[in-house]
Amino acid sequence: MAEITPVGTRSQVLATALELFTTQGYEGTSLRQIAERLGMTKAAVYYHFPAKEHLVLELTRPFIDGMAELLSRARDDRRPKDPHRRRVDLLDGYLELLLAQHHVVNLLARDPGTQLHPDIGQRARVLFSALETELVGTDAGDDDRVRVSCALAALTAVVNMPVGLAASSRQVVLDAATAALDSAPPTARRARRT
Amino acid sequence: MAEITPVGTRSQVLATALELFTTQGYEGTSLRQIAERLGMTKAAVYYHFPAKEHLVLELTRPFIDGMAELLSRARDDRRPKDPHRRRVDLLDGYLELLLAQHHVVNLLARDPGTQLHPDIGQRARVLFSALETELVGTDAGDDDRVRVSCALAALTAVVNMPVGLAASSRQVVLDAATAALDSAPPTARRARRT
DNA sequence: GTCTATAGGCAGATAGAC
DNA sequence: GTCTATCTGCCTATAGAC
Repeated sequence: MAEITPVGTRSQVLATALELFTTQGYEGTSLRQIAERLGMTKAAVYYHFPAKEHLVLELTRPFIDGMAELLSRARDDRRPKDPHRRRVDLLDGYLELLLAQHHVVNLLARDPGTQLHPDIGQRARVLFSALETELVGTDAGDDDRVRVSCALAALTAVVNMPVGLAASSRQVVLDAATAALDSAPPTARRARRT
Repeated sequence: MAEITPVGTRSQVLATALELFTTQGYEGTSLRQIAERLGMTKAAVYYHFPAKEHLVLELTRPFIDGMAELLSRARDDRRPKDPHRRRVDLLDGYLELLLAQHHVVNLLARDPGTQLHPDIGQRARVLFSALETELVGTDAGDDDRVRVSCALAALTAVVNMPVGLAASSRQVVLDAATAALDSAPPTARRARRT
């Protein structure tokens, strides 16, 4: 909690694992690669972590926890406020999480080995679905659900940008996602049924 | 070219490989798995394909070719038309490709093993960048580039939807992406510089 | 806390019979 | 076109010395 830049071997292993997992995938990265990059042997890595799986578990926990916290905050915050404002705040909270954990998000989004894990990918999908449900109103149809998916996907664009650009473009991204969310022309609500 | 529903062993291998690669990843899928699901042995698969790599090369070619064709069509079509209309047409063409090749897109988007391959992931990234360049105007700034990224990301949401919903929501998705693209309030163009 | 050595397994790929 | 049998190599993980 206190350490800002951890320098222990354990932390170095985690940092190296994140980098290699993100570029090569979990299955595509061997413990030998991780160890060699640090000038160690596989056995030394096993001293710090009981199995390869624990590396990815520990790496993805901050994002999973952040999602859970975002959702519980949204549910607790039941003050009657403008529903539109409520949705934008939710999008913004998710965007903040994406920016803070963009390396982990890349890992989760890209790696099939991670996506299949019950405690990681499966859990993340449940939380993501809950976020979608929280964003679509109670009286929403299929079209509104699709727009929510598009808005969330638009936010996710930040994880593919250079970090500097992503951070400085936060408001632009939020505006783009909000526009996608509100892309139903009010006049079309009646016309759509024809 | 003529066969609509190919039934040869070769095609069955490709179909099975696509399914397993998409869910488990390229590295996470063994030739034994592919062969066993078809009631064959690894050696039989090797009669049809010289190496595992050729499976993923053949599977991703339609999407890569589709991207290249979309781009050359956009470049050839130099008729002076409304620039906004031109961009929406490009988005729509890309959306059509995403819908037609959504299995392959899932594979390309999710699998690190595929992304690292020079003839697949690397090629796809080059084509995707070209598409972005084609979408941002010549006098565009960073904000406009970010909005293009968000719009394309919004379109990509279709590959995560049930196929039926994705197909029937094409116009909704296109509208959402277009809204993201146009999310710069005209009044803000002057205010942004302050 | 890091090492060497090794166990045990499964991967991709090949040879050759049928 | 599919099989059995096999080669070679890398993987995760463990045992035990230092």
